[in-house]
Amino acid sequence: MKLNTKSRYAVMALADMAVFSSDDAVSLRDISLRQGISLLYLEQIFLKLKKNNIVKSVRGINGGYILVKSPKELKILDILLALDQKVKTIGCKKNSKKSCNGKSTKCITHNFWDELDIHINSFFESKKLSDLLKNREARI
Amino acid sequence: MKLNTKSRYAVMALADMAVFSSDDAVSLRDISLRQGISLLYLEQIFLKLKKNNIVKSVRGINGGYILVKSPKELKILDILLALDQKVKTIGCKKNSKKSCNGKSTKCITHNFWDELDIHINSFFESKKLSDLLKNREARI
DNA sequence: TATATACCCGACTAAAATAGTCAAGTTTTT
DNA sequence: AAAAACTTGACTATTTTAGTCGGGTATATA
Ligand code: FES
Ligand code: FES
Repeated sequence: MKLNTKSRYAVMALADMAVFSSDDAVSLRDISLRQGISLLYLEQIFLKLKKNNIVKSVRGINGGYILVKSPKELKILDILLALDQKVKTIGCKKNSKKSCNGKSTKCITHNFWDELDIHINSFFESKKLSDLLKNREARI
Repeated sequence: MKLNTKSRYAVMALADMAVFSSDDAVSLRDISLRQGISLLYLEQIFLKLKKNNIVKSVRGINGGYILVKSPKELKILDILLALDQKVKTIGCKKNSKKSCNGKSTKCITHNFWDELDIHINSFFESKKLSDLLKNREARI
């Protein structure tokens, strides 16, 4: 019942960007040093963030990444979706006719997991990146 | 972001028991046939449920398992805990001094995952096994 | 224009978790 | 006695995870 590390690091890295935001791009090297995340891993993560239009890149010296939206507007859900981290606690394929145990009708628990998915998704939908920066003590 | 199959099957099997409850014990063989779950797998699952006092066993012919609490009183959270399925979306060890990225202070996202854990846990805490049986159409 | 910096991208891999199975019991009812 | 059903630990194939590696390309600045 855990998100994968790519998603967790993505949220962490973007929060870092929000804190150290300026007009300049933020380099992965800086994020790596500040947050203790492997640079090579960050590259992989930001590739996906870029493809999903969460950040845009600036190449060359003094390059880096820039948030496309402001932290106030960036939903955590969008970050997770960019990393293929679906909130899907349900066992069966969502649009498949087959149930999770191979029967033809939905299993007895299906509706329950469905409710749970909605419950979690609405949390990620409501939270913005800026919400992570509130009330933080010296925690960078 | 998925529960493991043992937890999901545990909920399914217990829901099955709740539906077919009687004064008699319900055998794993029957649950296996009705829900399409491997008998050998069910045995493993019910071992844990028994250890955690969710069910009690009756040995011998006409034996099986009986719910310790009524479905109205049995929290889904208790089932998940019995299967070691902790709701812990957070990256770091909860009581460790170390943060998820090896630094000495809590990372920038820590409070956020903490909030999420509470959000999900309260869902499982509020839901009872009997809640799964409501509004079910012919779904056994 | 050379060069250092930083993004770009696919492929690869070791380790861990998962989803089971198997074997060899014990207990109790009929 | 025999059959049904629970008990338990060990074992394994598959999949997922969490990264690393190698070899690019673009661009600012000296
Ligand atoms: S979870 Fe969808 S059929 Fe079981
Ligand atoms: S999640 Fe706890 S320190 Fe990062």
